[in-house]
Amino acid sequence: MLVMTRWLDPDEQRTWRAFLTASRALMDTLDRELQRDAGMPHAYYEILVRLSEAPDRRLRMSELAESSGSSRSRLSHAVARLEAAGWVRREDCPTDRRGQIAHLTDEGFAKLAAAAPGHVEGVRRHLFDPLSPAQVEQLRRISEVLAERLR
Amino acid sequence: MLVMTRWLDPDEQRTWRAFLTASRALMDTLDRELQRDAGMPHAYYEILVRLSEAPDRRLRMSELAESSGSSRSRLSHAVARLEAAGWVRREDCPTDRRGQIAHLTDEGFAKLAAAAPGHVEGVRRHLFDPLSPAQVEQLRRISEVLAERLR
DNA sequence: GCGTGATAGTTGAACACTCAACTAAAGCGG
DNA sequence: CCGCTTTAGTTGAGTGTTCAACTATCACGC
Repeated sequence: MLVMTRWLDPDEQRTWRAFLTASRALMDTLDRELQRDAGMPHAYYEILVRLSEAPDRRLRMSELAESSGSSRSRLSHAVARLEAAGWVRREDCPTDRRGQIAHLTDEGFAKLAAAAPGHVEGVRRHLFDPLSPAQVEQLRRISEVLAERLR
Repeated sequence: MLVMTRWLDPDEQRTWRAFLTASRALMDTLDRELQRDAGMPHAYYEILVRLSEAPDRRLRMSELAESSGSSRSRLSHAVARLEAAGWVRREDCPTDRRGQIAHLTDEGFAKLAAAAPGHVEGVRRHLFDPLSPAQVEQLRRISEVLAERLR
């Protein structure tokens, strides 16, 4: 293979490492806060959020996986735990016998409602507060471009 | 507690979710590529990179943890595996009897050299290529601000 | 209707990460 | 020097994630 690697120049290097450091630190921090205050990892919180916004608080497993950015396997394991905690229940899908529908229980909703303020505060403190309005706008554009490309 | 939650407005909501989606997708993709092509997770690659840049390819465990963004525990576990793979060796620190020095072996260096081109290509393809030069600059500033704040 | 390939979801094993508890050595105040 | 606190690093248990294999059902062409 005589393909030359397009190495990162010093500026790109710096950008990449800063991004790596920042996003890792941000996620780790939010994850730790959520674990401490609500006893659940961020991925589980995300699942509950998506369910809470769905009509009737119900969503097919595959849609839930898609919207919460989980693999199917991860979601299966996660929902098994959330079900054991009493926050989610699984129901058979009436129109597709292969399907399962995840349903956010009242306790799950209450749990989420209790966890949300602290978490939002964390997102504000660690992400939005340090950035100028212009930077927030830039970050949105950047993220949308990247997400679009990676989808 | 009569503290009102400063909820996210729709714009902030959109920004936060886009960021979440993009950074998760980016990291997952790079992680998967690295696992597939080099048989190691991104965190391990990161450790090898830092070691390869250190004088004499040696670093104290705590400095390595710091620079690679790992907790001490995580690093201990990781280095144990890297050592089992023959890519890193641990040596006693001559000046501090509590200390351990991680040393990148020749095989480790070779492994890294083999993995690097593919990984850099991935970073380019998934991060830099989709962004304009101005956006890259913006992302660097944003990341530096966030990293600074979270440190 | 009937095979054939796609889709939905689960499972278990291997691996990775976290947290708290632990050992050992260093630093430091008196 | 001697306690006491701090720092370095490791460990094991518990939890979460991945990957590949698996079952069951659906959709489609014929």
